[in-house]
Amino acid sequence: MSISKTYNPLITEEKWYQHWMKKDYFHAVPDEREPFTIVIPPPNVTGVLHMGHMLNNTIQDIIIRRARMRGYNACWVPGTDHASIATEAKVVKKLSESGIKKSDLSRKEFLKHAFDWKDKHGGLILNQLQKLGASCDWRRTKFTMDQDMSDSVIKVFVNLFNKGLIYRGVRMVNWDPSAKTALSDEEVIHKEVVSKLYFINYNIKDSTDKITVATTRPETILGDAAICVNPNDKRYSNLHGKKAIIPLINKEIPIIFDEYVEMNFGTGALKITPAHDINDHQIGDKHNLEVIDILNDDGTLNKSAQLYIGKDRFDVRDEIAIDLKKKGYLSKIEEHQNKIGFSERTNTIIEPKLSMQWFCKMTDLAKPALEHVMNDDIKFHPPKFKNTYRHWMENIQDWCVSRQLWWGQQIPAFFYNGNNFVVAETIEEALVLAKKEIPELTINDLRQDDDVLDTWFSSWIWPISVFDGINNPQNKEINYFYPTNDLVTGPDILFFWVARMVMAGYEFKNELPFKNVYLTGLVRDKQGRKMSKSLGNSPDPIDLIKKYGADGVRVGMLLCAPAGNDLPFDENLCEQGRNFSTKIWNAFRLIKVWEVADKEQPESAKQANIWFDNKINKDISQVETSFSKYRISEALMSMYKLIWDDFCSWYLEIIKPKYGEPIDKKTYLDCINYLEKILKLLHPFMPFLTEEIWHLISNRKEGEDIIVSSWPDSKKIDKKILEEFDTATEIIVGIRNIRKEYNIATKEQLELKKISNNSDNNRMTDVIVKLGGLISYEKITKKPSNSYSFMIKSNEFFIPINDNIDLLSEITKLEKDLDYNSGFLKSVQNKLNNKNFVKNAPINVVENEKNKMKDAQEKIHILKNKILSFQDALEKKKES
RNA sequence: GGGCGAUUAACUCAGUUGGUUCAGAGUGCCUCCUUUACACGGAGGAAGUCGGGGGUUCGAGUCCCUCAUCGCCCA
Repeated sequence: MSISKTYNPLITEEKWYQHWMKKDYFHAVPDEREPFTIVIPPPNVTGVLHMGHMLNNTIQDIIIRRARMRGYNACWVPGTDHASIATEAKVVKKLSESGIKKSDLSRKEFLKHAFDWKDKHGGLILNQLQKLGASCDWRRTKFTMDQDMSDSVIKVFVNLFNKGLIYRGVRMVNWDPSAKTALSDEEVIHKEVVSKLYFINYNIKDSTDKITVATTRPETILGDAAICVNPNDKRYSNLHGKKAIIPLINKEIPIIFDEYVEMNFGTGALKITPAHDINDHQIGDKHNLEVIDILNDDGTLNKSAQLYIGKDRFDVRDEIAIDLKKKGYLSKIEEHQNKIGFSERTNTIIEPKLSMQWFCKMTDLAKPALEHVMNDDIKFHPPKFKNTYRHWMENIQDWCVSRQLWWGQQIPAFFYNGNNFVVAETIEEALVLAKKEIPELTINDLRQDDDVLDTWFSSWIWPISVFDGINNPQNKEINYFYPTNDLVTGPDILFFWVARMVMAGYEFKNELPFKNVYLTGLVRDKQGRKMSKSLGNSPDPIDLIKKYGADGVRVGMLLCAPAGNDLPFDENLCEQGRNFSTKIWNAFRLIKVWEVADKEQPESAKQANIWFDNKINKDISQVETSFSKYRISEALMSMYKLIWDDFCSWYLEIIKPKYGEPIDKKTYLDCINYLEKILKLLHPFMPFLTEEIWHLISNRKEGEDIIVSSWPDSKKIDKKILEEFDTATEIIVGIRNIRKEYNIATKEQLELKKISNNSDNNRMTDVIVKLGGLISYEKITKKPSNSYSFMIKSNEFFIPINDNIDLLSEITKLEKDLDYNSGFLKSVQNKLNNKNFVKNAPINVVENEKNKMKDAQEKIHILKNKILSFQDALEKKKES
């Protein structure tokens, strides 16, 4: 049976994923083994797989597969989150396409539509993960709005409220006028934009003076409560006790003095609009100013504005500028760069707005969360993120947890008799509480808060709630799988999610949620832009998988993914991954066609086996080190080189029998053993290819699959044999160089002669003969007359030839070599002549320099002799 | 404005407490090769003033200061 020259991933990948699923290898139940747990950062239920997910989940899969092979009870819990704003927007849009307005529906009806939508589209991203090979425990798939998950969220809210950590109050919040909801600080993205700075003149009451104010938001003058100047500003010292008049509406407002105002910015006079700016609000509080809210929830102006009522804030900005200009109040407009907040989900410009919301107090929660990260109970990889984390934790603000939406867990606060409320898990319990105040209340007198909770208020308990650890705190699963081991995510949600999970872990379990946090970089395109749907610069991962195979794409992603660094993604990397698959495939193909015979093992193969055994062991321990530092791409690169260079280019070439001849049994069995070991080590990175070849090597027993095979341990290494092999490769390369330089065909067999100038005991002679294409290899003591030569360490090698060699070019080459070595010797001698160096440097360093000097001197001596003898030959040639 | 990090080959990155031939890897590039595992390949090669400047030291890619550029976080 002939095997295809290239590996075909498509059929293979489908086949093995089905097989793994059928065997239930991904499912974990508590047993006597040590657990190894990862919870997936739940992707947004509206989402499709993007390159960030690819990277992230590839890494998680590598970690979990390796853990499984190392004998842990590996459990990777998948799931999605409900993404309040994004999903609600999607559902609203879909409804409006079929002519249904959200306002026409009851909350219950709307939720029905939303759940229908989720059932239809919500599983997409998880299916895509399967194509990537993700070995998640799908039977544990969770969704943040599942009944038990929601129950957990409600429990947590009530618990925190009863501890006094949740409160309700009017605060300045980030208002998204398009989603008509409040957002937390973390959901606001500040971007630098070019705006206009409007200079507006206010008349002064009972005076001909004017005061000019610079603002980027002229429409808000309708909500002004004062004008503020710095008390040290001499320009305005005459305005004490005066009043300014707001243009167009002719309202009198006081002129106040506060050092908060920067004298250099704008005109040094600041309009104060307490309802629409967080800083203004603080000044307003301090000076007891009136708060005039001129905006509706949708960003249009309300009655309090007096003018432009019902018009959008940005339309009004243009209109009011025109009206102010007409009436002579607008003195000029300048371009101005400033930062503006945008909604993370809807990209609408955020409006600071006073609003009644629910908040979670963060100061106490942050304390242990900060401490346990700083003392490395929870380790960050790379550790540089500890700084960012600390900075945020030390400046933490209370968390606005209410959202004016329906898609989410409805806040379990129940109002009665106006603004009185109780907080309880159910309305029945709420009634009991409320009755303590007013005994005659009935259920119908209670009205539940309309708002839902922030999605992150669900996700922050994810590592606990997926094991039902909130509802049943001592259940078997939570006790077994929690705390989890590793969390893999991007630094962009360090605060949104990671920090809050740490807080939740200590608050609700009194224990860390995970031991290690691996922060990946962001996937960018070649131009360095973040990959995003709106830019359309992200390749479709599923297309990539079709083109290069899941294994190829996994390798491609990892090749450019050092921890914490952004990765400029390039499709070429997937190509490299695919080429690697093909390379391994062909190595297997070579081995597969060998006929095995009972015959003596050649010496070269014997030595190659000893060497490769040691080489694998060396690399296994290297891979262990890389993994322990979460340098996954480094671990992969070790494997890449072990397979491509050491296994294929060296090992297989040495043991390969002549065409048509069989291989001896001993070598063959060793070779298979090494191949199997390599496949195991590679399995976490390239699960499909390795499983396929594993089964093609021999007929495996039921359940004898590579995914559940045991990870190879590293054994002690014989360093000497590795060194000897390295020397052998240097000699082979020397021979190849001569061939190349003098155009000697590979087929032409050569003699190699060696003069040993230092003792060398190399067991690799037969290896050199084979790969050097030699007919003989012998030690001599006298230089042969007509030969090409090269040096390795201080040993001389000669390849005799029949033709005469070009003496002059040989001399030039040797002189170049001599120059280099003389220079090198000089620098070493300089060092050794420096008394301070000899006095201060450690003994071993000095010894080393001495050795270097000796080697160089010896080499120079040989080179000089060689040059002399060539020169002699040249003279003789001339004479004759 | 405050903080953090980065700058090493054409590209993406390693480089541990300052000291072995330490200036490295992968890709790309150049040359040669269609040799019976693989051209998605083989063999070989070139390539860097370690961002600039200063300092500490016998010795600096590595430590300190400073400047420049870029990125991220926060306000």
